Amino acid sequence: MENEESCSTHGLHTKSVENVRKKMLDNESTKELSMFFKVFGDATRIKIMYALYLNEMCVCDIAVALDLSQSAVSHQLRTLKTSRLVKYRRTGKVVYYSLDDEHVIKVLEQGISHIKHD
Amino acid sequence: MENEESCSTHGLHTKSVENVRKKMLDNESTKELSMFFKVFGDATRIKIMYALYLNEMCVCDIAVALDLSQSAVSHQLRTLKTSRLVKYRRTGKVVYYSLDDEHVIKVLEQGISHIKHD
DNA sequence: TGAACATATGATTATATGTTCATGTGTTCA
DNA sequence: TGAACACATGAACATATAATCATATGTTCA
Repeated sequence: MENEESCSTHGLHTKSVENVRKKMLDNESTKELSMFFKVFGDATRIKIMYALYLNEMCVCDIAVALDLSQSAVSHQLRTLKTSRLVKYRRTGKVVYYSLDDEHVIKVLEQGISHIKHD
Repeated sequence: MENEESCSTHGLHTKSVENVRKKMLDNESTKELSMFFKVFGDATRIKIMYALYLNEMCVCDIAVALDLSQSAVSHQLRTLKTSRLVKYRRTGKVVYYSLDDEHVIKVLEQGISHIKHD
């Protein structure tokens, strides 16, 4: 009787295990979600995103304001663009970047609240 | 006149650059924030966190429900614990994990909304 | 106390990722 | 048209990180 609930076979708590198995995210969503958050997981990208949280900015402004190389900024913006964390518009030679949507802003804000222990 | 605003020296848009320089996150916060998000940036940890979003669970239940090795789960829980994304309580041999705070839950929810294009 | 069990951890290895350097692309304007 | 400029990208290298295997720790109960 007890052994039907042994850890190595069905887990200790059948209810929880079944519930998770039923409601779990599919692999596709899991991957997308982790990719989405992974992009937030770098100090340089956080700086860039926070700058864009303050203002829409062009590549060169970001580089100058944050004291980063143009190349590094451009590479990171590519990552941010690919994951749809930022959007951009072009005006002549200049490309202006900004945060893509409200979710990105909210995630940033929640993160800040978390580290502030609010 | 124009050259005072050359890209390589002061950036194209002085206002934005100054604004960012004034309001930018300090290095400490930037690092903490990126560390916090980095933890979300792995498919295994997302699965674990989503499972904990559904139920409080012990290590073995997580491993069984998600078909992961006990070792892998334990290693990841350590990471999650260190960054204060999950909390735990012990009852005898069994350690129950759950998401640490409301911010963690909100971040997860915002991420899901983002990938669903809500 | 010692066997059984749930969980934690150290070492290793394979892979992923960020930066730099060099160069390419696309736009403006004289 | 071609020089100047803003931005993008490819290759290479150094570092970080996740999974596995083996083993350790801590708790329960007979």
